[in-house]
Amino acid sequence: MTDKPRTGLRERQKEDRRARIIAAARQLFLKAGPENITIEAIAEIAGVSSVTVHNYYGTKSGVLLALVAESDRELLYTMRHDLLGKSRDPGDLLMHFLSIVCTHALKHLDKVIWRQVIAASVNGQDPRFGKLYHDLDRRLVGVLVEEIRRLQASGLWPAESDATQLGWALFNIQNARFIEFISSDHIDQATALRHLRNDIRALMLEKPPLPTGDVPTGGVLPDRCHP
Amino acid sequence: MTDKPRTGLRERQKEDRRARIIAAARQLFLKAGPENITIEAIAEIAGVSSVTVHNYYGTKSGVLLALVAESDRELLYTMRHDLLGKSRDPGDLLMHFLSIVCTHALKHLDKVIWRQVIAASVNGQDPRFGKLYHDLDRRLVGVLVEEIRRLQASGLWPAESDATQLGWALFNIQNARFIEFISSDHIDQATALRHLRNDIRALMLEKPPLPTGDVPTGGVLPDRCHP
DNA sequence: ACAAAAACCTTTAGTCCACAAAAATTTTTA
DNA sequence: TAAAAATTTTTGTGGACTAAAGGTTTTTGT
Repeated sequence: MTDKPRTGLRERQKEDRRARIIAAARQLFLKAGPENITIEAIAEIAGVSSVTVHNYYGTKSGVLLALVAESDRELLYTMRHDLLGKSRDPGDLLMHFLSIVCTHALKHLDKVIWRQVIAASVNGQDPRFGKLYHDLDRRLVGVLVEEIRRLQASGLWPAESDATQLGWALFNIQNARFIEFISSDHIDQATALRHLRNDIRALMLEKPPLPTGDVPTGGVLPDRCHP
Repeated sequence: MTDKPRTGLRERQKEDRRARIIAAARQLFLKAGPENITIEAIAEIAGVSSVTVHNYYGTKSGVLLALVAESDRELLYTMRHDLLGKSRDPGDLLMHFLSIVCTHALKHLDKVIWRQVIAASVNGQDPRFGKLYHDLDRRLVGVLVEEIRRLQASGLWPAESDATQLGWALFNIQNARFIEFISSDHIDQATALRHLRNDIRALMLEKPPLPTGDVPTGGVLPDRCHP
């Protein structure tokens, strides 16, 4: 009894089908209107049966998630590249972060589709979804944390803060505004960023609270703007 | 031609059906397992056709949303009552807030159902959902803002902060942890609260930064705990 | 190399949600 | 009380999803 062949014909066929299904899905989700986006249509283009699509990806949202997962690499690369050392404080950092996320999101899919993605990520019928999404979150937070550490190393932010904790907190704040951005057709990127800036000002994340012996200048007046 | 009767037989019948549908839905969502929860089943108990359920509430999630909306009053009442003047700072306030929200949520529906609710609120096939949910949010934030003003009036928090902005920012931070709580079966209320406390510490919302002439004591060490 | 075994895709059939249009019923109105 | 209006039910269609049966191809053991 030999080992299971990791690269047998069967494995390659599966990988092929996976790829074909994703390619077909991308073609439909991007080009075609929402009318033609049926499991059936995807299956036909991919040259498999609709049941196979289900077996591979669970649900229609599952196919979508896989599509999103593919663009993760790109987002992560962009994030690492564009976020590097450009910020003076966590507030600044977060503004850049949200800006990149929004731009990236709309570059690949439109809001209507993103709503389904987010809904699927919380609804989690298939546990794979939640996990996939959470993994991306973790890596994104990792980038934030690195930058926070950089700020701390430069003396721009108090070293007592736990960078990891702050990274998650900041990420959540930003994510709330991203979801708001996605949830409504009326909210454009500039508005989302304005809302985030208000959050930052209200939480006093803009001017670094100096580690000791000094007092942050109060009275940063937030814009009059909120839902 | 007389005025449209605001209380004609027709109106009363509609109200009756609405009530019967909601009652039937509650019965099924609470008692029965998820298997029996079909539009058909709800319609049968309510004594109407399944199409009527659709006409009244749009989708299955719509019925669910209506159910949630009903418990809003209670949550708001509890919130106003239990939050009143018990907090020493915004961090404290937010911990109480999340605690009340989590308790209230599980008292009425289980996590699986809540996931659908949240998914529907962002997915927004029916625009009513988003609006309903957002209205509740606004009123909840209102409660937060009142309490923040109270803190400011008592000199426990700098008066320069814009209470409304801070209210929304705090609400979003808390909401992220609530969604985390709902999204996973493994996270209990205590864990969610612990995560929120870490957020609060990282953001330095615990000790009020004194308005002027004093320095916040640094070095509040956050727990070692995060996803 | 070959036959048995295992893997796995497709077909088939069925449930349910969602939606639309026609048909039937009941309240309103004149 | 009969016509008109409103609203429900009936009927029918499409698509997501699931389960089971059937068939084909790769693997495996000799």
